Amino acid sequence: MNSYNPQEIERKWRKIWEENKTFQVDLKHAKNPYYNLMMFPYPSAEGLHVGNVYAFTGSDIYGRFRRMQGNDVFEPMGFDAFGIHSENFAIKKGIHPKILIKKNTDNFREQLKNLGCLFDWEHEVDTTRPEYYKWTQWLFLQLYKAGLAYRKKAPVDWCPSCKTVLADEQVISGQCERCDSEVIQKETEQWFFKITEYAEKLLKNLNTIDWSERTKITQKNWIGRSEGVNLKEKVKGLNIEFEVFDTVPQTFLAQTFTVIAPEHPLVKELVKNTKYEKPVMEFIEKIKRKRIEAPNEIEKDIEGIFIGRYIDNPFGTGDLPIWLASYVIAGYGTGIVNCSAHDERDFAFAKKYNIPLKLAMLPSDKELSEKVKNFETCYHHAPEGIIQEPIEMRGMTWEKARGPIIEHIEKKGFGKRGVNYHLRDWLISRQRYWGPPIPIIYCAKCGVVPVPEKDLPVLLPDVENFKPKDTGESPLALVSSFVKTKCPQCGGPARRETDVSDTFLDSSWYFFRYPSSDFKNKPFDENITKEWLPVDMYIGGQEHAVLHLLYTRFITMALKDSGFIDFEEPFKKFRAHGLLTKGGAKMSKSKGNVVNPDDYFKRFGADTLRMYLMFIGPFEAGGDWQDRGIIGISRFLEKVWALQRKPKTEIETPKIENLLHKTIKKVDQDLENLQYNTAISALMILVNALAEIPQLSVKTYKTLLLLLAPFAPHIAEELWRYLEPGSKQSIHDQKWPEYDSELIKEDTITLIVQVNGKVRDTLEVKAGISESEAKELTLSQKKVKNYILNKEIKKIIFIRNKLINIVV
RNA sequence: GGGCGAGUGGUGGAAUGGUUUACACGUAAGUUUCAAAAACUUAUGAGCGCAAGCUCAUGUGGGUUCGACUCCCACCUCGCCCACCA
Repeated sequence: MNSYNPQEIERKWRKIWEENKTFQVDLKHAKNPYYNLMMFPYPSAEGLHVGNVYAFTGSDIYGRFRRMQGNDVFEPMGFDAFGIHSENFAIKKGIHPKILIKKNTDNFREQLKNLGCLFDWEHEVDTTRPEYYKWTQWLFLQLYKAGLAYRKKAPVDWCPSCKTVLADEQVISGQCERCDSEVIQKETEQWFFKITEYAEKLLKNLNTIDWSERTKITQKNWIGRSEGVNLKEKVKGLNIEFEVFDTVPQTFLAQTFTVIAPEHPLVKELVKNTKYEKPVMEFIEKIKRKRIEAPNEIEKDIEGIFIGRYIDNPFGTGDLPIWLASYVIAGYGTGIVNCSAHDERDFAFAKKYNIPLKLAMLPSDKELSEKVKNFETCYHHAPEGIIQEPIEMRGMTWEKARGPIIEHIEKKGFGKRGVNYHLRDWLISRQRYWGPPIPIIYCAKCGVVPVPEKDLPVLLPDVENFKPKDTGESPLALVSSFVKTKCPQCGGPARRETDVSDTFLDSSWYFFRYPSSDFKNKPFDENITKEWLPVDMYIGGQEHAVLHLLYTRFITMALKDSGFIDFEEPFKKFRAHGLLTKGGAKMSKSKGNVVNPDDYFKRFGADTLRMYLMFIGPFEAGGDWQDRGIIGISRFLEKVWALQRKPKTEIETPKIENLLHKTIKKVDQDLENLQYNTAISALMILVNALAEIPQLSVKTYKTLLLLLAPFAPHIAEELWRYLEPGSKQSIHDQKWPEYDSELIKEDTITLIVQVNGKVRDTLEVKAGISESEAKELTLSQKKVKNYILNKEIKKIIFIRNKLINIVV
């Protein structure tokens, strides 16, 4: 037989598998459905990133493992091709996205086909096709109907480079997620989804789903539930009352002033017709300008202004002045903050503007206490601090006083317990071209009118100049044939919404579409969905923990509450894969350390590339790519190939049988836990042993190939067919091997001999040796005798089948 | 500032209370070859020693234990994510 030529056999088998539809699942009649999903790529580059290949391989290996265990595995693939990422790439290349993205997608598809995955291309999904985005628009309408989509004028994050608004989740440290530009604040009217309505459920359900722990923690932190009290406050001399959220109610008696966000709508009313009106309005304008021109400065240089009003202090300890402060955010809590000496920012603000401070607690340390009393330092976050006020709780620690103080507040009627979330509503409007138009019509007579479902899709018109505008309007606003329409209700003249929806809406429901992609008249079929959803296993990047993965959960909950489905969590199991680095650094074009998978694919073939990627490190931890390392896998597969030339025998030696079954056990466990690197190392140990023996049994070789099949599907298939000449049976339709626990048992074990905890010898003894036997044997050893000579044996520790430790 | 994770040979990494360094890369010597490549064999944590062997070593310092990479406490360094969140 010839030498191993991966390119040739891989091409051959991919063709045969495709022709025979080896990996196709009959979705309607599958007995044992298993939905194995991986995050679909966005073709915002010419070709696949090695990170994509890494993720897909890890997912595919798991899918193949389940398949050999008897599941009907559905493993679809598609393209998240709408959206800013793809459009920005088109702008950069100066090619219309309609042309460029199609080209990229085609190229991605060809590359993906070469990976040797189980992908079912008959169920491909592409978010840019009208057959798909028709249903994305349908989804918008369902949320609108359910009261979960609303339009609001609010200060929102605007990326001046991408020229569109962004969702809270897309602003990273004040920068645009896509282009790293400094995000500014703009006040415009936008569409939002009420994800906050599901904050509690999104949080609670985390306890019921089998997800990577770190992903759950990230979501939990993002939802950011905090408990506190809502304190009621009256403005002196005016009939105005508002609530202030406070997570640290222990400080409520130390409060000496209140600050309001400059954008707060109440401010105008508070200063109306007073001498403060002019300077306060000027201050607000200044802050607004600053948010646009120098958003970074706001953080560095906190500013404020007194507005001439006071809180009617219910505690009778003097009036509390109201200030505006640049560090207060309008969108969190009520946009109003009670301030005291026990908060670092409040403390700094008070010092800057000479606002008096007082204390509600003191440290027990005398020296520090003096400093605190003199307001030289801010005393905060101190669980061991001693409460001074209220008097009823004096002497209690800060930590212990929390509960009683909240009760005290409620009893006295100052406020009530309350909960706040960091999570904001999902802003889904985008002033861009490359996305599904939001299916809304504005009529002068009827107001906001949703596009009737029968009129979907609202097609994205062909536009020559697709580039975003500075005006805050989508390029669609210039297409009068698109904008001008009739009101579906009164038939009168009306105009269309010209914004498109966020790309994360496209991907928030794609897993519903995959199994139902052949249904033209509905987004997803009831029966198919019942059979296949929720998704059994989802694998993807941790970077989507608060974007995609949160949105999918929200949309699934909304669909459930609208009665379309009967489950509220989309993914039973989710595993986040690790990050693939090179030279210890994240791959990026600017660093020039990006690995192009094509090069390695051409040189070594898909099997080698797949296995190398999985061998680098634990799948869920990631690893560092090293060019020179891939040769090791290449050598390994050559060795597997060479085994077929070995003379065959019927009977296997006990030694090999033992190793074989240990390997089955190890690989099986490791696959279940996605620990591919150690599974591969176990296979290497087995192959190294098989290479050394003179004869090899066909049974052993077959078992090896079965274990190898999920990792290296092509070579496994080729060698399998050699062993079964003329067989039409694919190795991938075989049963996963099971180990025999009897065969794993060892006759002898290596007993570790320690003296005072240090290893001094090892002994080959029969398994299950008794303590007394082991003692006798050990103490008679010459080496051991040397160590215990003239010493008294204090104690002997014996661990069965493992170790004996003599303490002298 | 907050959250999460990690620190083990020249390198990627293995081992989660019991032989530290599995597996792989790299390196060195050898076999083969006209030569090279490939392949194969052997060696490969550090120090001392002719050797048998001994000592030391899992970021640092303590602790628990017969025994600690593993558990506990304190600290240092790095990575990732988030951050004016009241």
